[in-house]
Amino acid sequence: MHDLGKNGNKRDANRENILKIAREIFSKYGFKKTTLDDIANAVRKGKSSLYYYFNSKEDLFQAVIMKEVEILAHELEIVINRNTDPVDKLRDYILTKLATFRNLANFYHAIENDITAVGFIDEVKLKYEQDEIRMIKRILIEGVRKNEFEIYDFNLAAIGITTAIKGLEMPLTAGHYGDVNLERSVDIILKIICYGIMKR
Amino acid sequence: MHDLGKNGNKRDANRENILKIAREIFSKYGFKKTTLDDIANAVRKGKSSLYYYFNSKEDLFQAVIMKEVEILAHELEIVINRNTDPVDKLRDYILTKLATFRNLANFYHAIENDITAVGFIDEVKLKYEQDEIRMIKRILIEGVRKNEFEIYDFNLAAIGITTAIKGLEMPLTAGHYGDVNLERSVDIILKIICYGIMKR
DNA sequence: ACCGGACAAATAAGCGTTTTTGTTCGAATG
DNA sequence: CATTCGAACAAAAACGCTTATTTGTCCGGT
Repeated sequence: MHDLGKNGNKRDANRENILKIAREIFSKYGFKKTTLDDIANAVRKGKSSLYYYFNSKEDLFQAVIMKEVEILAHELEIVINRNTDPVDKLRDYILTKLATFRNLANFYHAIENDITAVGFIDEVKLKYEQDEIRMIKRILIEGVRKNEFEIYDFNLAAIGITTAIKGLEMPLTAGHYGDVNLERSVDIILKIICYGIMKR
Repeated sequence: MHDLGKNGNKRDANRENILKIAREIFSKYGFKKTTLDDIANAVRKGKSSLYYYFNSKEDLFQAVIMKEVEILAHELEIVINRNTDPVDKLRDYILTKLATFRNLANFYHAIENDITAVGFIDEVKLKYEQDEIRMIKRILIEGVRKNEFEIYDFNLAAIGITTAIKGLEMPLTAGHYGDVNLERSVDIILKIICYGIMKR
């Protein structure tokens, strides 16, 4: 009895499985250092079988990144749809995002140095940034509707908050100096943001 | 007629000159790629003469970084002591800092990859961060005195603003994707910050 | 204050050999 | 028809080794 994929066929299930395992290996060793043999062994298939599912090593890597972004987007979607206080929602959003970032240090390194398809990466980043602004805006709008926030320019506020979040990401992606207390940092930046948008 | 250094003697003047030229070369080629010969030629001295002024290549590099930090601190000090509106002062502070960062991409790379004296770098960063918080706090205090800001926890506000600024630095230091409109970004983040601290 | 010369250590360059690795393809399996 | 893989292969990378060059550092002399 094998797992069945989204569409119920074995192919998709296998594809998902490869993706899952490749993700682990890529995130551990980066793009250059992991070999297709590594992945093939891990999924208990022949190396050439991988080509039944993906066109190339880089193609596989891109698929992994793609899925990573999808998963993150999905998790954030859940956070956003929870019925919580707007401020808590903002905090949860930031924490969820940062938690994901913690696991992606090697991906970042790979993206910066190993990958040739720069266009693809730019595309993903851009898409994600737009998603982020959209999601933040939704939180803000809800906050206003619940009479907790007071915002005149949603676009501006969303972009500002996005930038502030970037400031939190930095110590996680670029060689971190000493362990960062995530919760504490988030609380501080959140306070500043809230100063700005809370009704009083 | 040669320039004379701070203390009027030739030694200090030469040291300063070496520092100035070494800075240019280091910032262009990074730490590993620049050789002492490069620098010696540029300052029109023999390679061994450099050892009259510095103990080692890394020592020279550290001195360059140190000076860089000093210059930045000095420039920021000037900005802070100007008699301007607090919000403008905050904007000038951020812009001045980011402008300096633009020129330091190679330094950053060197610091991340080439340098063995990690302790030294950590020290510099820490010192700078503390300075930054102190300077931001001074701006905030002045803003409150001028009755433009309304702040309950200066420490918290200063740390928050520092984090937000980091979000602006990121696209400058970590491989920038497309050119960033600095002034615009600063205005946006400034707006968010000001939302939070302005009296209304 | 400056430099030539010396030196070890590190780095690069050369080069034939071997191994690894990404990719293709046709055959096998069921 | 869907899936798997062995075998083959060129390109790349790793290796081992020798030789040449560069580079950071030190010292003695001026």
